[in-house]
Amino acid sequence: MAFEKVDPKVDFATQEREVLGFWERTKAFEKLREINKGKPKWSFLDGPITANNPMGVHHAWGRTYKDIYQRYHAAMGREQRYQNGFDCQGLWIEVEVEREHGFKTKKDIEKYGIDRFVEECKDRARQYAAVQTEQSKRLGYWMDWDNSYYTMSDENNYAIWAFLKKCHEKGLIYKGADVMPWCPRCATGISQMEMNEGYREVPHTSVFIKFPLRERPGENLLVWTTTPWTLSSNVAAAVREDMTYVKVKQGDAYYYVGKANFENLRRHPVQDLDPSKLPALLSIQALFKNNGPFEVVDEVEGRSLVDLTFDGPFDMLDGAAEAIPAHRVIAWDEVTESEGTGIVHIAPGCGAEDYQLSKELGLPQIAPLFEDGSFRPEFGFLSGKRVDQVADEIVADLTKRDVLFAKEPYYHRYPHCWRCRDELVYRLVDEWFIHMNWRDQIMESAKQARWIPSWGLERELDWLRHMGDWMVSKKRFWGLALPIWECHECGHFEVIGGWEELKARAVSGWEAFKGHTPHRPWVDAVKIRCAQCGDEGVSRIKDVGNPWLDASIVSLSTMGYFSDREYWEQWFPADFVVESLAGQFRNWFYALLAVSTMMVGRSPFKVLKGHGLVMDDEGKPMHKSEGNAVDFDDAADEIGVDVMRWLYATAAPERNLLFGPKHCDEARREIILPWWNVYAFFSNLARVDDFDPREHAATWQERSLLDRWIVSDLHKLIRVAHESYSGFDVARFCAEARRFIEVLSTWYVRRSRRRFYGQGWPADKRAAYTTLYEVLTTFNRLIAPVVPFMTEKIYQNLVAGQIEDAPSSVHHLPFAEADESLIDESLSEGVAASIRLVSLARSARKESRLKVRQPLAELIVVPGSETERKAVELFQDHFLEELNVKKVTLRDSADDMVTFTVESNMKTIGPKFGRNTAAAREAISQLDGRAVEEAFARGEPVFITIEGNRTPIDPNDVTISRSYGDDWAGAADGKTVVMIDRRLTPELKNEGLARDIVRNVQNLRKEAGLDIADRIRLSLMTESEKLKAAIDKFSEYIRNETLAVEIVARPFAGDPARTDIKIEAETLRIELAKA
RNA sequence: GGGCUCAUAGCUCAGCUGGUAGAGCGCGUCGCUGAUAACGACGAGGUCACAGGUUCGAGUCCUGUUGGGCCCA
Repeated sequence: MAFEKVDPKVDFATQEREVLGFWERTKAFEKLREINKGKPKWSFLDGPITANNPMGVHHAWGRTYKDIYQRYHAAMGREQRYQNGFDCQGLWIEVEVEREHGFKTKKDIEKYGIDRFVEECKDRARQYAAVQTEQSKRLGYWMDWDNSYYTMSDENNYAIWAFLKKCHEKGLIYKGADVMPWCPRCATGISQMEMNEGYREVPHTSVFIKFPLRERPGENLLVWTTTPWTLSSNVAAAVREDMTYVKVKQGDAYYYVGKANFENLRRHPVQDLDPSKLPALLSIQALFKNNGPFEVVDEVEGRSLVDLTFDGPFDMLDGAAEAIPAHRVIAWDEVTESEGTGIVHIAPGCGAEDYQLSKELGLPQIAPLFEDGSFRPEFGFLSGKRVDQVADEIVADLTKRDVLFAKEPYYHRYPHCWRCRDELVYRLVDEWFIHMNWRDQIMESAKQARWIPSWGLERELDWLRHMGDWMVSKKRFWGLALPIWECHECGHFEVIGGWEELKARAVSGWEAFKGHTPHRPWVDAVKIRCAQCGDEGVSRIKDVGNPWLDASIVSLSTMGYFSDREYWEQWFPADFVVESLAGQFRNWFYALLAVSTMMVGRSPFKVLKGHGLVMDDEGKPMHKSEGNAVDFDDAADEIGVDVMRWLYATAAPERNLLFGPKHCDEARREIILPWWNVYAFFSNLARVDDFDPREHAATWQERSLLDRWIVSDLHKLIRVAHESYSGFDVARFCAEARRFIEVLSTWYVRRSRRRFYGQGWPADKRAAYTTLYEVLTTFNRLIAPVVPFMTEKIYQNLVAGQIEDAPSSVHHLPFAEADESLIDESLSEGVAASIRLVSLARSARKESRLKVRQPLAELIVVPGSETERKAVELFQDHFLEELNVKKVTLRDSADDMVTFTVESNMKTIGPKFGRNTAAAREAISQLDGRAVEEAFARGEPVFITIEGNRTPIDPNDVTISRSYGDDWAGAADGKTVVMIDRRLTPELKNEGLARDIVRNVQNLRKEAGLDIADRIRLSLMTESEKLKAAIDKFSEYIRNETLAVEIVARPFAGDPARTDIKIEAETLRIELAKA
């Protein structure tokens, strides 16, 4: 069958869609699985993608790696699971569903119905799982899409139950109280994991408050806070014992303030905002000044204030009653001189550190807020009001009661809910935890795996060493139903390990639950009997699970640990996982390791590879909210996914990657276009010539050196491909592949072009065709895992369309194996040398301003090595053609034409001369190069004298190089010299002119729209004697090159193609017409 | 405040175990010309963030500083 005509200007995105259709029609993926069925297994474990929104381009990075390595191992004949995962449960989905309904609070959801709400969450997860599936297919990601796992599945949820039960059996599950960041809108605690994402710099009303000391009437502590609402729950005030405090008199009152704090210039602690654009902060000293005259009357140590008692700012509120007897000054090392007044207000129910302190010192803990952030009824005028709306009222109240000393807007970094953007507060709550005193075991598991990059392990261990207990509860609706049943009568709790167990334990509610997924609200209907007190109404706690639990279990749940242990053993541990580095050390990597360690005592993966973040053009992180995130579909249509995949594959994995039009275009130009060009060149010629890969095959003996060379380089590349794919370093292969394309295009094809043009099938033409065909089809196979679309297209044309029994897809082929017998290092070096020499000679031409079109008489090469000498001998015609010279001469020396310079080889000079190296180098540079070289040639050493010591140097110590002038243009590189005869004879001159004329005629042919094979009548008209002579002398040459049946010097009748040109200031009119 | 990581040409990045700094893009000049909206050559452009140290010799090793990124507190 004929080769297709290939358009060099192809629309890659459209073509990719065609290929997708082809894969679909031919069930290409299913066939691949069939091919590898029963073969040795290679196990990849997918980290689930959050099924909550369409993919952005940043999702495509990891997915490209996943696909590339799976494709490689498929080509290596490994059976795989190809299971994609979707992360479905959690607050982020709830937030989107809430937004659709316009819900503001949890109460809205309860009113709407938890069941309906949860069903809609499920629907949303399914909906976006479907969207992401389609997008992933568009990316060319070959997965068993009908078999994706969903973390919301019953199987997955019950698997986590089993894990939690096992933890409980070891006594690791506990209910703890803690003060934690809390989002009043979402009415849920925010884990440390989620906190970092929500910091923003905002102003708060900060206040300076007087705490009157009971023992010292008229004297006050001056305290400062940025969260006035927490004053309602004040219990104590902290000072640092070793700090100095000043006692300031103003009017009749005295105030204690840290001395340094008193004097310090203060500024807003902001990073992103420009401090110069914010309202200036006054020093505390200046604040005093504003209030009138003042005087520092004393200095005291902090320890002298400890144990004094004081009146709290809101002692009149019922809710604060418990604190009244407790108000006293305590010592605390965390008090600083750099912030605040040096006296810190302590509210254990409203701050994490305060809470720790209260546990140590036995202070009361006052928790003033409900879940929704409103004040409890016992807080007087604050009751029922939202915490974020009371600052002004509190200030007014404090002012009225003369407790306020000063207030100011204060900008600082403050945590916000990472989803809804509301400000967080700190709130005392009950949560459920897994005790993590078994972290050493997890660390052992982590060490079993290979981490890429290698510092990943240290990073993970660091997290494991320092992490706190794992808070697994969340007071929300959509998520894993924590299988904890807690007895309200006696406080006993139990963890249920699965569906069967729950059924056995149920004393009521089973009918209502039966047939539903183990989610709220259905599972909450089930009551069990308390094993301790016998109460029959024991309910599940209302909390749902931390979403990282959901993804943590997948090395077990998705691979059949609970359902088919034999199958599981074949696939566990995974050979490979790959995810984004950012965040996963404490999220998925951690959770995966922890669960696997608990359940089976080892790491669930053998190799973990991490990659960086995708940034925008300017290096800024992509965020949907910033508007700089790039939609996957748009990018795929715009640039094509092969380009995107190449960009991702070549990037240094552990660094952040910049994504933008410029970088995409670069990726396109560096490989996609050159590769397509070479392919198009071949295919279009093969089509015209009716090339048949079998019929016109050339034997190895018939191949030219150039053919053998490119085949040798190809097999070297195959070697690299195996190393880098199997070592999970595809970027290294891509770099080599790119280099290969470059030499293939700029040397092999360029040098071989004419071999393809002749008529018939002489041996050399067959050799050229056969070789290029082999190279194209093999290389195509090597890069197919990276750019699966264009390689498929090429394969269909070059192989499947030509060879009867060929596999139907390029992705069904086994990976190429390097044939070591075809690798000829010396030949590879030889061609590399000739490329280098030609380049050197070009630079000589360039310096003399002798363009390549102008033929020259002679090229002299003084080879710098045996390789170069052989290269000149073997590839003489390349030198003649590439450089347009009449002959190439090898010489042993051009000494008679050159001057010498001597340079030191520091690698040997250094050890030899030690601290005198610099002097030696200077001395060596002064040597007479020619004399040195002659001495070495005779086998004699050369001496230099440093500080009176005469030291021999030998040939290894120096590099001798040359330079020159006059009739020759030369260039040198190390020992290598090339020289070009710059003298132009009239003959050469005429030939140069003739070539100029030919070139212009060819241009005109093209402009006139003539076919390559069209014959023409040609008219060349000029007044110039020079041009006339050249035309006359080279008329045959001109006729042959331009396919002219005749050359005349008069105008044609009619409407011929015509142009007027200038060659070396002489004018020429060209006319031509089809013969 | 602590850990990890990065800092090399205008831009994006290579530089393995220390031995006189490289590529691609961009820019400039020139060239090639039926692979042609492609391609090649040449050129300009760098105190390798800064400061110390080790060494005959540091982009490379060590310490510190500054500034990015990620994470922890």
